Amino acid sequence: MVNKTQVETPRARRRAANLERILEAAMKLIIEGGLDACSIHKVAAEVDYSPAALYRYFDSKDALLSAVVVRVLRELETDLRNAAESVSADHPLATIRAVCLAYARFASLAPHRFGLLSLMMVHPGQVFHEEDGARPAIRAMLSALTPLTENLERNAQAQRLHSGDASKRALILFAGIQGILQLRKQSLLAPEVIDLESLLNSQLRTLLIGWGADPTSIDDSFEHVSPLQLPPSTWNSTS
Amino acid sequence: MVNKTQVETPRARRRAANLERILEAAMKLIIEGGLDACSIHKVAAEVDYSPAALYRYFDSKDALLSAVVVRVLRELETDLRNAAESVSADHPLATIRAVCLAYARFASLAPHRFGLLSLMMVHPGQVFHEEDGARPAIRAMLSALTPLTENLERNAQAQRLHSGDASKRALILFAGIQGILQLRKQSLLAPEVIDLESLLNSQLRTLLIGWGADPTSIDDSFEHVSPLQLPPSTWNSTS
Amino acid sequence: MVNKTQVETPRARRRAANLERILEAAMKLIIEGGLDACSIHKVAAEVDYSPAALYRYFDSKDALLSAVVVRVLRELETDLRNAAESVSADHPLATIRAVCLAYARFASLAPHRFGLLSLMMVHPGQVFHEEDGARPAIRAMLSALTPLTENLERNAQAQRLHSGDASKRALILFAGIQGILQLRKQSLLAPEVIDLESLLNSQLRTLLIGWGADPTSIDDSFEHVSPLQLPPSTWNSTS
Amino acid sequence: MVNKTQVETPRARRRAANLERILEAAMKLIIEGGLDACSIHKVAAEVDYSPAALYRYFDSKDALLSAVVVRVLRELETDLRNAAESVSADHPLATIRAVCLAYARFASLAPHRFGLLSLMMVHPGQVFHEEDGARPAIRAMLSALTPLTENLERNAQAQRLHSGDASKRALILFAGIQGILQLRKQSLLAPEVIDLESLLNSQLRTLLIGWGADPTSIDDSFEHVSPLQLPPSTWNSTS
DNA sequence: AATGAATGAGCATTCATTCAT
DNA sequence: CATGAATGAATGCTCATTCAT
Repeated sequence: MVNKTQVETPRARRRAANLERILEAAMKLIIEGGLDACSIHKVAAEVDYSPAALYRYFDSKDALLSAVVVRVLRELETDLRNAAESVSADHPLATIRAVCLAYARFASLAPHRFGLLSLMMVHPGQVFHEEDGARPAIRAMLSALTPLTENLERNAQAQRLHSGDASKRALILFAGIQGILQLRKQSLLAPEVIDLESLLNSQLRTLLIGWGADPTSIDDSFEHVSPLQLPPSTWNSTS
Repeated sequence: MVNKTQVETPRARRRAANLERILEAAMKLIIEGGLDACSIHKVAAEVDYSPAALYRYFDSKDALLSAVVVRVLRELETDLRNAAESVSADHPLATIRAVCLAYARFASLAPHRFGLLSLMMVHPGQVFHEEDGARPAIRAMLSALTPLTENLERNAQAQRLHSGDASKRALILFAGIQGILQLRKQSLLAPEVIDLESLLNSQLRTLLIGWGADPTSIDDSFEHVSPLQLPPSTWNSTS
Repeated sequence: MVNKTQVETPRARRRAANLERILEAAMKLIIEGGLDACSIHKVAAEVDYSPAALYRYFDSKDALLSAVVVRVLRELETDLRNAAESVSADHPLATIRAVCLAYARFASLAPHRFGLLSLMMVHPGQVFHEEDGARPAIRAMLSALTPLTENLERNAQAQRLHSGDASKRALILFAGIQGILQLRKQSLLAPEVIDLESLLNSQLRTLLIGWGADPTSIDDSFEHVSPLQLPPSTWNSTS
Repeated sequence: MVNKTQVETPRARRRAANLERILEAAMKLIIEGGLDACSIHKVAAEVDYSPAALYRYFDSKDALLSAVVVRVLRELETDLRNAAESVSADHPLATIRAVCLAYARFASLAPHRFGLLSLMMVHPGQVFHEEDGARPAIRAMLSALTPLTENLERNAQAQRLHSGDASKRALILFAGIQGILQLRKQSLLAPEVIDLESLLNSQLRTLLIGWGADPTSIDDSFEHVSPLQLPPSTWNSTS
């Protein structure tokens, strides 16, 4: 239903545009108020549609959310790729750091989007009520990691790291960052014990060393990436 | 309200028992149907109470959930501590691994409890509606990590690891495991690319090396800990 | 939401009719059981709607009650205006009396409506939970007084009364009547000491004299207005 | 149940004291938050009793409220009497004004108490759910008027007013003041058109003239009574 | 005399969804 | 293609009251 693949006829173009507007509205609501603030009624009101009309575009709320998630993941992937490309190819380790920080920055600047992704990972059932809704989202999530994988691979080939399974490493790295970023909320209530930025740096450094990187090169490379400036999080529903 | 310290009189005993039953019921509902399935009405029905009666035991739904979470965290802390003690003190690295695996085992055997904890970390606002409800839970969460911290410290003192901030390391380790365990759901839909057990092992090994452990000792020590046997997860709402 | 101005299409007509039915039902419930008996659920049941359906007609319970009150006030204003017009313009003092008696008659014949108005005046917060709900109702209340103001002004210009602020006089007159009519309930329990009709007459006479009317003309004019026949009130919640 | 008439035994004394405390607590709650804030549970909490215990002192919430109202009315009667006595007997008209202003002052300084009385007059059924609860309250209300009646009588005998039924006049005066004071809430939303103090003065003056008082003496006498300083009312539930 | 436990009815409001038009 | 009307179930919570202890 969502895809008509061919976007030729004017009708189809209008439809695609509407679909876009709906997605945008849903995103906006999530961004502003978290998942709870994103109800069919509110989305409909946002795009000047009746609630019923949305069902012409999405079979269910799950389907809509799935589409939103996919879209968020595409944004994220773009972010990560840009980050990777913004660093000179001479500093492969720096590139890895840049990608990691880009993810952290995304989590921080777009907390509701990040929250949505986290929630979907932790509790797909809280976001989607049918397994089918989750599947494409999860696929997109894995795909968003490719910039990371590619850079790890490149580093191994450049002998900056011992050889090893790059996608495994990407997952470990990703999981680690994810785990730390999720401490954001906790860091609000125990800021003295949880310093996110320091944790992220320390984690990345440890892993790279564990994978065989030379500590000195790490520190050298890291200077080529501007440090993270995390604005503080706040306590509300979804982010 | 929840605590009366004196548990002597029969009345108090009955009360404590009821409190227990309520908590159990709430847990059961969460386990079976996720957080959404745990409403005051449903809990009440489960324990053959009127909804109003529950308010004699908990001031609010938040308070109830907070109690549930704290209880789960106490279970977890006990698990971790037992795991640590089950390993001979001669193998400090092995002890760390034991604790990590205990956490993974907990996540796997009690997926809904683990899911509840994760959700609370990622989205406190989805679980608690007032910051106050979250505070004790978060405190308990940090406290549950102490077995891990203690062992990391012990290893550093025994020169198995370079010296360093043990609680920082504990958080990094915890966050990493957490991140990987959250891939459980994803691993269902992409089992060929995500092998949880292998990821966990690899991650732990990498971090320990990064912190200065001798690879050979790691492999030696690890043999003293029985490997993880993760039963497959299934797709439902909360786990 | 309530008004759509265009009442042309059949749909709009149905909608208007439904709105009417809902208002009527709410009134009926208030009449029969007082404000407490007028809950969204009960109104819905009365009109064979689901509670949720009412929210398509009114944004909130406050809004519904506000609409009820405004409607009652419009009825009242019409009553007062009719009363004024039913008296020959040759007898301006009589006209004032007619308006006052019309109000008393309204209070007596539609005690629940009167009770609702009184309650709203005394305890807006008991009727409306947001100040916004009260505002239009209060405006309508002041507007309902205009027939009284106009006639007082006319009398002053005709030199039947000393000159003076007509709207001030209207408020004083209104407040006085209101105060006396509120003794209705008390008069039930102490009928020998409280004779509503006599009090009303005496009050009006005194005020008019105080404003400079000639006692003889007063008595003359009053003969042109049929006396009040107040049926006894009964004890229930709202009237 | 409430009265044991004999307050001899120590037991009875304790009981009376408790009764007192309960009434005080109920009053306090009403004063602070209006009628809605006065629930059996809250009163009980206030006096460190269980809700059930209150039922040893009052048969029902109605009975409790009735007692509160009676008590408020006794306060009011005392206020009015003091006001009357604070004016030299040489100025009988001034005394009337003093009593009226005392009522206005009471309404203004103790808005929740005044609100309770008004509510009870307008909607006994909103305060009491059984007619029996209302009866003593209403009796007390009439009795509170006696200072006013006495002074009107005295004025008539001193030929300051034409002769006439003093209790009728008291009721008219009371009703008028009551009616105006009830505009307090409305005056908040339309302050330019409703000036309470001016209305009160104008009303009293008009009535006294209507009852035969000499305008000049009125103005003379009034100078012996300090004017009213009404603090503004605010919009909340019961006052 | 007083308590703690418990009840059952009730509250306003929101939700995703369906269906005739 | 889109709407307006409507639903039914659910939500957390409060209340006056009762009763065995």
